[in-house]
Amino acid sequence: MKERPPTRRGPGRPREFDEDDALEEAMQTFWVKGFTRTSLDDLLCATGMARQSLYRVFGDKRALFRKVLDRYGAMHRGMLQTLLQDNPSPLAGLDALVDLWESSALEDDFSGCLNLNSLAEFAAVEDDEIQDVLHTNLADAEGAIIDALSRAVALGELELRRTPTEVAHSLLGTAQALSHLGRYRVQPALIHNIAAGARDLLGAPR
Amino acid sequence: MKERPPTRRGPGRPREFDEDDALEEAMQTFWVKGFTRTSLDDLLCATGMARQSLYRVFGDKRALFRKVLDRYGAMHRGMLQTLLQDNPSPLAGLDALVDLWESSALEDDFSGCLNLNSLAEFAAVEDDEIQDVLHTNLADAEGAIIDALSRAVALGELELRRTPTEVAHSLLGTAQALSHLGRYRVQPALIHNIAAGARDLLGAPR
DNA sequence: CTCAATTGAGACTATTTAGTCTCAAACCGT
DNA sequence: ACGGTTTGAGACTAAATAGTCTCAATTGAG
Repeated sequence: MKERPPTRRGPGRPREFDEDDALEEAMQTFWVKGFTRTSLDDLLCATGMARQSLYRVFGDKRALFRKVLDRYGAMHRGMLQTLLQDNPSPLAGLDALVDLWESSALEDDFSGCLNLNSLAEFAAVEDDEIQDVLHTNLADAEGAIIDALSRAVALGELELRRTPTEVAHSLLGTAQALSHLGRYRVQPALIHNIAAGARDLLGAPR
Repeated sequence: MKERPPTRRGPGRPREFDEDDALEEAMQTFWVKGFTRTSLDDLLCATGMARQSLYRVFGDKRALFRKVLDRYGAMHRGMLQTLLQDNPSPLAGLDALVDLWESSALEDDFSGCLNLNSLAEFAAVEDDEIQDVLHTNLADAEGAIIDALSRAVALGELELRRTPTEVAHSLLGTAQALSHLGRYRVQPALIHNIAAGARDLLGAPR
């Protein structure tokens, strides 16, 4: 065994990219085009990185995508945390969440939820690790919504005809529908009426 | 201009495939794997056709896919016609439709709705013709559901708190969610609870 | 039987694309 | 200034894949 200078930080040429910025740009690209339709050239162009640097820093395309999914998951969890967990009124948070879903889905450049997009893209692909990440992220969102519904009920903000889990599942279905239909650029009325259905679940006419 | 024997049916070697069977097999393949992930070799294998024959009969891959979408659309319209239009009780038809959505989404080998799958796959692709077909098929389904809801109301089978169009949109959202979530193999409870939400719209507790 | 017409089999081409390799450029501690 | 180290630029490779071309096989008409 040759003795190797253990983890010695050498000097070396300075990077011309920021790792975090690059990851953000990669995420945006995957978000808009999906995994398969994003080529390495797309990623190099978006991140401004050299080919070799991308492979050195992030590994191959799939590994980069995996990191992007983690980043998106963290971002999304943060959003739910702010809206639901940190909100003194969980019901107001849930309302705001539905509003966010609707308004996002109505935006002209809406690209859907990256996690749901990816579930669709990888549904027919054998890749347990990626699918685990995607399903875990989905379960996290489910948990956050169940929790918020439960607290809203406990606080007397909301009366439910079904259990929090059952209602949360309907809300998740709404999110799924809005994410995809918004991405398909369907008529805005369709988006709006689906969101209205979700508001009904939250005791809309009050 | 040379005079060409106009449309003369020559003798020629007989085909070793049935055009309709081949289209059906192509549809099944696209259905399971999606457009992009279905290779020409997949199609040749599934249809049993020779390469040249496929190009002669169906044109290129995209043209074949276009024909498959037409076939699927016709099949789906037929299903809705049988369930909703031809049903003396439009409400019973709508209930059966939701049941069908749920039970399909729970099947082990469920592949989703080809039309919705394709909308997802082509959302970020510039192809107005394909997208037109997909959106038209979606609008057909919307129309059939609105119509059934209206007739159910007119027959006094159903009382709605929103207009038929609004409720139909919520049902379409449910279909979208069940199609995709079923394809992702989520927990059956999620499928079930989303379907239950749809039944609520149809005046479930009766 | 012979010939024109059509199909089937498979070789072939061109393009895209993920991933590797080579080497010069840029840096820092000595 | 020198040498070790890391990065950047781009050539290169290998594989997949859509689409074309060639030619033999198979048929019915005359």
